[in-house]
Amino acid sequence: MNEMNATQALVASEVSRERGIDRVLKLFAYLNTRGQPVRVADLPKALGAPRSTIYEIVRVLAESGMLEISSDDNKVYFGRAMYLYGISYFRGNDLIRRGSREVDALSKLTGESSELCMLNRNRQAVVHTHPGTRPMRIVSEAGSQWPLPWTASGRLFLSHMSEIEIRELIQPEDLILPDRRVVDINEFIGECVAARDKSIVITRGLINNFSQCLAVPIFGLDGDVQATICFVLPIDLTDAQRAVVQEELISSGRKLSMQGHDR
Amino acid sequence: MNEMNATQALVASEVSRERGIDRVLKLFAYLNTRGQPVRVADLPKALGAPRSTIYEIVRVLAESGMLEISSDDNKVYFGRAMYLYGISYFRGNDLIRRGSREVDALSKLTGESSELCMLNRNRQAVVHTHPGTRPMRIVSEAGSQWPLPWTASGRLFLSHMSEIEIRELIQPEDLILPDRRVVDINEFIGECVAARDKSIVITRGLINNFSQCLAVPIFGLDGDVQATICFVLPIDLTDAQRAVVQEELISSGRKLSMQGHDR
DNA sequence: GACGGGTGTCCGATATATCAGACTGACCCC
DNA sequence: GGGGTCAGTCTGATATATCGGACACCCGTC
Repeated sequence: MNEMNATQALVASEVSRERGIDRVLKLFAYLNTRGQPVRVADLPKALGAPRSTIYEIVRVLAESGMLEISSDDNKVYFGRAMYLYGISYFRGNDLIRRGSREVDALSKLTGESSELCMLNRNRQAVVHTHPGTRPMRIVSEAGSQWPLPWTASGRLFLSHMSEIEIRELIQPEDLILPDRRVVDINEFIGECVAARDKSIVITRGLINNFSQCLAVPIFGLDGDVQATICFVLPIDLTDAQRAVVQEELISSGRKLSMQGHDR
Repeated sequence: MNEMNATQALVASEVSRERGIDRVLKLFAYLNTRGQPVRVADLPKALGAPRSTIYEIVRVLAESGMLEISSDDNKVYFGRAMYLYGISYFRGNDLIRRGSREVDALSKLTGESSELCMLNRNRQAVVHTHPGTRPMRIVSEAGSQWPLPWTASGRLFLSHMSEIEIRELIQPEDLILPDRRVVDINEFIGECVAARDKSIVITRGLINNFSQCLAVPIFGLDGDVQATICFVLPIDLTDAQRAVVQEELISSGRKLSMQGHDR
């Protein structure tokens, strides 16, 4: 804005005090990535925050029910209030409600694992899952979040972005797959662009070498990809087997995208 | 601590500045009681907070996904992140998971509306519901919270508290029913104490004059009431009809209370 | 087109929340 | 029992987040 008042600009850069709200948001995000209760004593290191601050914040959040502290080992995790607010969101969100039902129906119909996913900043959030009847373990858990280059849905979410937007969104570490292989960013962008015209995107062996992911877009009223609905399948299905479930999936995607349904 | 430095003691009492975190928690609670998107412009009045503060807080929370702002009319409500964190809690919480399944099963079996409820501070939180097949509208929505004197579950939640604890917890306004009748606090305390030995508590015509509520306790390992599972029934059922579903409900409560199941 | 009510943004002042660090007590290992 | 590591609490100092109020804007109504 102005280059005149550089009086405290130099001094300020060193010492930095962070807002309580920001610490809270980082704390939530951290708990979510961990996916299980975390010792309060570990949080200061993990979040790069002073101990006194963390203890105070945790106390306030636990009092309000946003977090819960297990009395024996002093671990914190999300609390009842978070859940209640979460289902309030769910109630108000038609797409998630309908999509979750559709996921359940798809899994019961086909016996395969399916998921409803949404874009959350630069991550794919798994909003709802239903395990299949196969002995294979389901790949992702509800609430978990994944780098976009790892998933078929990721290509769909980025399909209507420009190359520049995609490059901005994707962090270098997102391109590293679980087995340390690195996704080429240009190839990835190409796949995103290609996804624009497709009714289904399939990726194989990205997250592990024994599964493939089939994802179809769910379009909003203005033609953007609001969510995806996916199958997680063993990689060695025959084409015929895949074709069957694929048709069901595409039809579910169409149904959820259907426009003009009111309320 | 010291009576000497009263220099700013007088001045400070008037003006009071509130923490961001506390404002955030109040904001969440307010949104939850409203149960639907709220105009940002209304929040300062509703929360007794300065406008500049609210706009800033809402901006930060919306950026992080805890809240969502509808672009057209600038209303806020809970966001995706809240939901994701909420289901993370759900995943880690055995009781809610099993209880929700049981509620669904009960409703399908009997055709009646049923709910899973938990105590949240001095409110009864409706954690999960399943509507019945009757034409009657379900009484409460998932995520909503009710004063304890209004409900059968309320009596169970307080059944192991002392009279003094109950008096502290119950606010005067909680005793006013929707139709302006006032619950007598002493009678209420008597009902709470009486609930201690009962396997089921029934209240009739409290929230409205056409329904009754049947609630059974779900006990934790240490014998406290961790949650309740309830039916909401028309008030004019015959005793025989009620006896049938009542047995199912009690059996569900026993099953969920079952101790010694590990993991 | 003047007026009034309401919405959203911006800015400087100051009350205070955050921070660093000291302190206590528990626990373990040698 | 001495020494080291770690968990949790407490306190005073200060960087800054909150606040009040001014401002610009929109949109009705008269």
